[in-house]
Amino acid sequence: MNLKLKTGSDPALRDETRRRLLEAAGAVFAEAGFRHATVREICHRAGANLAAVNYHFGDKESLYAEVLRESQRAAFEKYPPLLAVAADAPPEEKLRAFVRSFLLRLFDDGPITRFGRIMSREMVEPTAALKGLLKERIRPMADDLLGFVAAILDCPVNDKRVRHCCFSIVGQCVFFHHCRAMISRLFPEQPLDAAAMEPLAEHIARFSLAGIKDYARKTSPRR
Amino acid sequence: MNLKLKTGSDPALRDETRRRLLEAAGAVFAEAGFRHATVREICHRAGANLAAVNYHFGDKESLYAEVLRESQRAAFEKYPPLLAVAADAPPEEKLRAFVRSFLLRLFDDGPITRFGRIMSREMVEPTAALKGLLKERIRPMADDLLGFVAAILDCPVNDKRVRHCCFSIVGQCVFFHHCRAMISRLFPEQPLDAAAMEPLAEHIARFSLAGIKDYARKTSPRR
Amino acid sequence: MNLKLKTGSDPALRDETRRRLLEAAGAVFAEAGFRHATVREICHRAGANLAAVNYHFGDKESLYAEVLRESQRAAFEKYPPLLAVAADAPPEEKLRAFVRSFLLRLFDDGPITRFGRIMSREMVEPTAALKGLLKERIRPMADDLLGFVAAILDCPVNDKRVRHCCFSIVGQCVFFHHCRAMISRLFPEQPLDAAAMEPLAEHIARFSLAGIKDYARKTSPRR
Amino acid sequence: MNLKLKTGSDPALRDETRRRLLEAAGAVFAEAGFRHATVREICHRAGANLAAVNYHFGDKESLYAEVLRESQRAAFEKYPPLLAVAADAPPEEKLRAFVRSFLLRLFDDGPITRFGRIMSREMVEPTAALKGLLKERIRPMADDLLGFVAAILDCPVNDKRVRHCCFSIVGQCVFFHHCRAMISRLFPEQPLDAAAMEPLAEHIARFSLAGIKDYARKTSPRR
DNA sequence: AATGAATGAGCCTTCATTCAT
DNA sequence: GATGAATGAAGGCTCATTCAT
Repeated sequence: MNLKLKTGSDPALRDETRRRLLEAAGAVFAEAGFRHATVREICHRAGANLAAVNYHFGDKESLYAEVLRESQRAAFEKYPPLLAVAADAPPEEKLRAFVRSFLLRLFDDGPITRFGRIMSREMVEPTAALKGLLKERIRPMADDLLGFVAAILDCPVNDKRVRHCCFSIVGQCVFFHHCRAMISRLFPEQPLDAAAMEPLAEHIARFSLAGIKDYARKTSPRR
Repeated sequence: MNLKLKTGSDPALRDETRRRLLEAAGAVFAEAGFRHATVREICHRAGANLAAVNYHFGDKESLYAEVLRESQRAAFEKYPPLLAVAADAPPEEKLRAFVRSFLLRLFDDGPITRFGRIMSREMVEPTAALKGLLKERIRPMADDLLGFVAAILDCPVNDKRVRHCCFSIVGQCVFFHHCRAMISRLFPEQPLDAAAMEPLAEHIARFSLAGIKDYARKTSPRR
Repeated sequence: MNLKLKTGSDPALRDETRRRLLEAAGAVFAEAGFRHATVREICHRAGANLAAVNYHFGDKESLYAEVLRESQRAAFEKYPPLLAVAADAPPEEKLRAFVRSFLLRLFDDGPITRFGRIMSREMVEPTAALKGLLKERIRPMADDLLGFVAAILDCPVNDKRVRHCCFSIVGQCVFFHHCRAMISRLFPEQPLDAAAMEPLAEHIARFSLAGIKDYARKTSPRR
Repeated sequence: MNLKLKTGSDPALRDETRRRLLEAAGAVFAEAGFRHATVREICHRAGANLAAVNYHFGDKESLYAEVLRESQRAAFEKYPPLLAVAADAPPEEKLRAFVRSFLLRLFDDGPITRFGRIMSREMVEPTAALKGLLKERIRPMADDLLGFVAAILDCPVNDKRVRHCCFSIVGQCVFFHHCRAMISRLFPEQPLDAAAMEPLAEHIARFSLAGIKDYARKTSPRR
């Protein structure tokens, strides 16, 4: 009958090699950036042949796109923008959750951190892969943020103040990851890992709420 | 009979070539970053020989260090951290000036912008040149900032809240430059050049003052 | 209880795959030549596995030899050197038929054309496969040609003039195929496909007969 | 004074290396064709570094274009289409000279032969370089040929018969070079080098004149 | 003082082939 | 009987650097 007659090699092997390549590539791209990362190094770390990248992914750029996609998916799956907050929760609570998720997403240890590292580089030297990421993940996340900031300000989403406040919030979050090289040199006593994010998230949320409410109080007296 | 006249070369010419190289290098490093910048491109733009970099600066890295030093000097000369503010001005005013200078320093057009661009890359991929920059420029600037933020908070400089507030302020400023690739894609209507900095500076200063004062009000009732 | 039934494979399937490979290989070799043709492309077009060529034919070179053999067989089957001419026809008529067959064999559309294309390349860059082709097909065809040219000249087959005239005849035929890249650029109005061969064949036959007869008239006054 | 003050390396050295590269490239391209020729082999034969081609010519394709240009220039300089024939010579004499030049140009020994070899390959697998060659050399030569063939036929240049006769002439010439692999196998007694061209040229001219005159006699009774 | 020529190392990619299944 | 996975060799090209002049 030969019901289980398998032809060819073991597909599990393929997946295994692919996975190892993807993981190695994630590490190398995060460390060196797209351009300076070398296929050699990636294959070496994955214990694969130099031609393996071409075989499994076509070329370096497609491999990178896959790494970015994977890392983004994993990062947002583990830390959704509004992690553990009900859809009808008050906007202040959403803001708190947003900031906490954002920071953890950037600093979570393990292969996930890559997302932060890769994004940092993507900001400084955007690749073609950025476009898709923006459309799929960043835009929706930005809309969430704009939404509850507008709710706190009690004004239309497209009000300039909403945008400015969002810039301030995201700016404070991104800073810790993007400038970690300098922060850790200037303030060696300031830890910069996932564990250290809770108090920072607390600070950013409080600081930002005060900033937003300052606008709400003085310029939209409707309330 | 000038003893130094024995060669036919004009020392002024040497300086001129050096200067042109430095300027070209500034542009190329800002555009492409240290690693991806090529000596060829720099020499080409400077109208100099391919070996000129090695001749005048030793190697690519030393040239980069020189460029960073130059660009930092120019940027801080044009926009000192407390531009146009008296030493005994109230700390709130200093904060305003600091933010404004910071943003203009990052976004000023011309060869100066380079500083912002080069710093962005330096954050993501620090080079050996960062150390000197940190000691000479960043540290003093940070001390200024910490000083008047502590003054507003009315608490010791080494209080954790002071540091956190400083992070928030600088984070908001740096954000616009570092994430400009994404901001301009998400909000095409948001201009991101020197001219657009004034309202942003105004926002950041106000937002931050509200954040800081929130701490001052609730946690240090001494006043 | 067929002893050969122990494997589940269908021998007809094997032949089918072989045939598809052969056909795809013919196309690819004709388009790209032996060296530049890739096993990948051949297998892809045949809808077969990348390793199929090695499995069915051993290696790329053996596959090529098979293609050449096939294509030659088909081409000469469809266009024998003396197509539609009786064995005892006058040599002038044989010459006409020879030229016409030759041109059609080179330019016939469909998988047959391959023969012309492959032969063109084989001339410029002979492979090991040329030897067999020469012995099996070219030599007999040349002998035919030498025979009736000698008959027209009314002199021994090994007379130098016979050889020269044969060179002239074949040269005129081959030219249209071999130099088609240049002809079509120099004379865009000159069609170069099977349909256009009839008038060209007519010309070559007439032109050549005049040339041959010039020798016959002036140098062999035996007639 | 320093009137002879040379800066930099010896320009003669550059030319020397360039020349060696060009010569080696000519040989390799002639032997292997553009695609299969390797920069490595060329540099090796020229005793130059692997990067020398890039330094002196930019890339493989530009080197090839240069080789083609050089070889064409040399070949046509040594064997102009109407070598040693007065402008007002009778067209029959021009035809004779044309054929002789054509054959010698293809078969001349030394680095010149390359022209024939390279052209053979260019016919089978045209490269971008063909276009320029066609415009600069082939077209004018074709116009020459068309001109005096029309004169012999005593009919307009654009008459179809003129074109056909030119095809026949060039076809006979090209044949010896293009099909030399097969000719030398079929007729080992037939020498195929520059020395052997004279009788062949004589044959082709006579054969062709007879062919042309056959048209002139029977179809344009004006004479 | 300055440079044109040259180089060695390294990068990404492609290819025919092999091998375990 | 047939194939998916993997590989070693090689190819074109780029780059920072060196060296003789």
